[in-house]
Amino acid sequence: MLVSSLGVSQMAYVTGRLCGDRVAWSGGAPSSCSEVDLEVIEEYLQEHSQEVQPVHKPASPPTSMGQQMNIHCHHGIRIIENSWSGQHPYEWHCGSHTPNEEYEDRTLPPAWTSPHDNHWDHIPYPYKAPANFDSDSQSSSSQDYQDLSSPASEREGRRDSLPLAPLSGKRKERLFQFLFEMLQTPSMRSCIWWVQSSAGTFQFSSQNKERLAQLWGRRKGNRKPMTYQKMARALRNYSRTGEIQKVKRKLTYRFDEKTLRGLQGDSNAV
DNA sequence: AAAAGCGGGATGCTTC
DNA sequence: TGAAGCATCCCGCTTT
Repeated sequence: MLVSSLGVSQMAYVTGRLCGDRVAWSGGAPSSCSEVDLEVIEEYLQEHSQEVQPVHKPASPPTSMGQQMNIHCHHGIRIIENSWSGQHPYEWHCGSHTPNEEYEDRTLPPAWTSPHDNHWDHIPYPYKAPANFDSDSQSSSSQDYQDLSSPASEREGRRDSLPLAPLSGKRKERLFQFLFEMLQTPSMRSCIWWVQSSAGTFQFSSQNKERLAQLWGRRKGNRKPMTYQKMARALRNYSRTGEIQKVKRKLTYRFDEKTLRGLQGDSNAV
């Protein structure tokens, strides 16, 4: 599907335009920019589906994580190119004046390893988050679920074979990848946001979670509209594999350390 | 009591 | 063609 190959880049661009670059980034729980007009996004995607090409730059040698990050400015727009060698290379358009310092300070690449490269198995463990990563412990109760992870030993067998295994063909984008994208997309903070990014803990907006689910459904090219309920069920399936754990807090989940590491890309090890 | 959220079995789809 | 992995559907239970 072309739409899925377009990825979040254009969507982020559109949503950024829809919400304006003057979204109130107070740093607290996002509540503004709730008008993420899916119809407009879809229109945009359809209009550009024939012209937008992936930002893949095969000429550049891949990093050890199978990805490349190119950050440059274009007409005042900060563009972060994630030329992931997989099927979802994205171009990230952020406002030149990033309103939330989390996105400004963090060098976190909005990237994950290519499913075609079996690099996840080389990810060092345990994971230590970059020092500059945890900048948004907005919730005073974030400590409450600092240690809510299920025993790693229960998942170890599975973790050794994370689903981003080398594949010869194309592989569909997975839900946790999509969510990570959304978490890196400033304009989506009305739908989903980091509770404690260093711990990989994130939360859905009670009001806008359905919007996010709809986006996921469209991204997948579903005929039936996706709902949060269904999306949450898929999230719960991740608890079996350990990729995402449910946090004992409403609408809150947490990326497994290894999953988070893989999503971030091991910038330190490059 | 009602709505929202969660848990899990069953089933369908895609990929290998 | 079958197996495996993953997503989706659906229903009941729990929590707020």
